[in-house]
Amino acid sequence: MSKNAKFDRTEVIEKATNLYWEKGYHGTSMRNLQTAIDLRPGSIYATFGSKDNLFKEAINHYAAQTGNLLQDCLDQSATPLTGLKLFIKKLIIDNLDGKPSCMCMIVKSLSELTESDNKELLDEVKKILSNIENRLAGIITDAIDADELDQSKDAMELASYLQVQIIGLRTYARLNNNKEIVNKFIDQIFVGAPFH
Amino acid sequence: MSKNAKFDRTEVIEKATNLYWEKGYHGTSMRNLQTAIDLRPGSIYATFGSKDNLFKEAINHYAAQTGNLLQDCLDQSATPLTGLKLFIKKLIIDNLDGKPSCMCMIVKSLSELTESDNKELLDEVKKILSNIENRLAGIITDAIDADELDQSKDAMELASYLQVQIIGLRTYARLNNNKEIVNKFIDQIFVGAPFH
DNA sequence: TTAATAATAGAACACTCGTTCATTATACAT
DNA sequence: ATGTATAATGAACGAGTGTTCTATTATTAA
Repeated sequence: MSKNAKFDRTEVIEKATNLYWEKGYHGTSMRNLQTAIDLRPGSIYATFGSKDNLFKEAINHYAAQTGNLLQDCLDQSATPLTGLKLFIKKLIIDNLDGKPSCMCMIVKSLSELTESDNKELLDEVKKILSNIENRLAGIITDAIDADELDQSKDAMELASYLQVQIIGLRTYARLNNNKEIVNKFIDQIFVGAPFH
Repeated sequence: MSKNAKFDRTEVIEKATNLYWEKGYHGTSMRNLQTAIDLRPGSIYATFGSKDNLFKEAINHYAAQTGNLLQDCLDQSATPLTGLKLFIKKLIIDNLDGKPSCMCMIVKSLSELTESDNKELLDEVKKILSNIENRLAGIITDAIDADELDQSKDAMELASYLQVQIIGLRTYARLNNNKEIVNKFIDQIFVGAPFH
């Protein structure tokens, strides 16, 4: 009766994600995207509706990807905290080269979007970061339940602390891409206050 | 023989800084700037040359302002480390409301500018952050010399650590503007590893 | 083979971008 | 008061923005 799209939707979103990740929302033009994903405006707008909506799909794709990495790390680790630590190391050390940016795309977006000009996208970004925090808190709760952390610990507080550390390290890595010192700082996250 | 500019150059830079700080480099248009600083294109371009150059002056103004705050905090504190801690508290807690952004303008710029599209500005930003790190290292060296920290400490490493913490906290504050927890985290910077 | 349907291409739209420039206004030296 | 140098104005430029739309192409059911 009709014909199907000849491009792979997921592949297109992946390419769009990488461009947005590198250049940011404002720094990426629809013309940039057209060439990067090799689609003409008609197809893009028929499929995604708008630049904003494509960005929304891109950043959610990025978040899902990151969530998968976290789950993989937990699955291949003996305890919640060692899984968490592996995740942070993979996220920061392994992402230093070859990726669109060593920084977190979600944090980059949190940084550039404004309440006045991009409220809807900003809310989406905050929602995603809040979900991540809850996910981290859940893992920390698992660690408490498994006696890997003592019961006096506040899971939400430690999750906040982890977010601060990850954000700080990934951003700092853009300035000073030094694997040795980043590695050292990651180890220290789990030994000092507030973890012990 | 001629007439002098009737606007105050510093005042104009201040207004430009606040707009760039809030909206970022790409999010701020020359039209936005024209209305914010109340100057027509001719005057702006005669005075500052280009959008890029105005941004450069703005971010250096921001850095100088932040440097002054740091110096004030050191001057009114008994020791280097207490001065540093006061600085961080003022920077983060007091900046939560009323400022164009609770995030650091320099970090926002580091986040949005790219090697491919804005190399010159990005290099300026990295230079500024590197200067800040050296400044922090100097203060930590003072702390070591004053026996506030023991001599085994590596000033540059602690300075990096401080940068990570400040970047992480200020960015996190945009997500979760919670003075109590931010305050707690600031206190913890100086009690856990790698400081003690 | 034909008719129906949807995907695609790419020209074009209205608008905004950073920037330039001819003009007008202003202030000081003579 | 007048001439001169400079500051300020704001219309205008070409290029780029996000988006729309029509014509074309491709696919599948009948």
